[in-house]
Amino acid sequence: MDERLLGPPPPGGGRGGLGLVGGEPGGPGEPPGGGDPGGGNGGVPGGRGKQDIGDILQQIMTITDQSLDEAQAKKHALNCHRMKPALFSVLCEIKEKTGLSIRSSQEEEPVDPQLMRLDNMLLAEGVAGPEKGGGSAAAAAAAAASGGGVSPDNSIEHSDYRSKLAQIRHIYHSELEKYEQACNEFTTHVMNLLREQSRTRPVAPKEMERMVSIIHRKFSAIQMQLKQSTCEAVMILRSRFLDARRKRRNFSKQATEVLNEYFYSHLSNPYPSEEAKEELAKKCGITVSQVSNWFGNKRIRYKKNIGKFQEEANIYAVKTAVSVTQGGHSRTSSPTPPSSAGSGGSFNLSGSGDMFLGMPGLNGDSYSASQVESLRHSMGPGGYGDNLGGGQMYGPRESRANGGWQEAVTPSSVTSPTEGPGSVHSDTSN
DNA sequence: TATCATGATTTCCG
DNA sequence: CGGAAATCATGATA
Repeated sequence: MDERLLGPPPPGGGRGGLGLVGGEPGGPGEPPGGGDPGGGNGGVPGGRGKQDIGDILQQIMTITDQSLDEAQAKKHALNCHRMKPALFSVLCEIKEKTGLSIRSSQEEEPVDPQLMRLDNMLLAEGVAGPEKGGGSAAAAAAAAASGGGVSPDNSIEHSDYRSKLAQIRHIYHSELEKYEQACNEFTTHVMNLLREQSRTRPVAPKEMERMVSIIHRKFSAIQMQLKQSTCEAVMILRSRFLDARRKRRNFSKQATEVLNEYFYSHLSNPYPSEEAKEELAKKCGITVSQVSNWFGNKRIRYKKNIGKFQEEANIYAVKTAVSVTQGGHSRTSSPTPPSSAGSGGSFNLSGSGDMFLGMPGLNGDSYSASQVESLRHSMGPGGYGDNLGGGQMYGPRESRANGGWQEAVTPSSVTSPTEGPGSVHSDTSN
């Protein structure tokens, strides 16, 4: 990727680019053979003169083929030619006329929409624009794109991203500077040449302007290439760093805990509503779709191998119970999450009971039993009707989903404890 | 390095 | 469109 950043090489010196061969004016040189301008005839304008002009034109035509020295010599000869003033004035006249056509042919160059797009994008990505704000803006965008970015892993990721972006930014600016410098140098060089040439031929200011604008256009085309490759580099960087699938990161322990707590405390119906998902997402520092993914995976994997998750279920059931107990009656619903997340939200009481159904040691464990007891009381009959944790948590599709889930899961979990369900139920009825 | 764990994606279904 | 199931791809660990 970095190779792409190098982009087009900075233009070379530009020597000879426009066919303007630099040279010292009036260098000493012999007149070309046979072309003695002075002649002995005295300045009689006639056939001879015409022939001279022809010669001169001939020389001009072939001047590119000559070596530099010879060209200098010819230039000198031209300068000294007796017909030069006349020729010069004729050229001036022609120039006057062609100047109009040049002017008319000069189309107003509109702002290139593609260039504008590139500029905007570079600005948005923080590559162009002010030094500091840009980077952080891009980082913020990156954080948003990757969903939150609260966890430490993400911040590491983003610092890496930022440093790479800064690298791109640095290369971009140094290249841009180089281009601008080269452009200026080349422009002044051409201007000097034109000024130099204006001694031998008429060079209108318009022509110089035109030449400068041509140069600028050429250089801006190169700049566009630079911007394009910079954009590409940023895009690649983004996709590489922010493509979640390629860079899968396990959720933080705390996030997994929160999700598991919700899952096992809603084991009878582990289908969080949109609101609950948002709540969980906020708590875990992940996106809502990640929460959905997590629950999707969890449900399917739990169902596939309930035995494997039994232990986990117990752990979280106890955890939930403990936290509820500690929370006491002061909290209406949630065990650990402050609002709706951990509530005994299932409108079907068996749902709340489910989280204890999987506890193997429940029958003989008085400690756990007491937890259950207190939990039952703390949640009470009013606990699941008082806020959105109950009714609103599960949408209209809940009945179908819940049915499917219970059908597949409940029987097996019911079978595991010997005495659990009965005691739970008796509690529930209380 | 093989294997498992896990988050994300894809496909299909109602 | 949300969910189930299969699958992919990567991270973690033995």
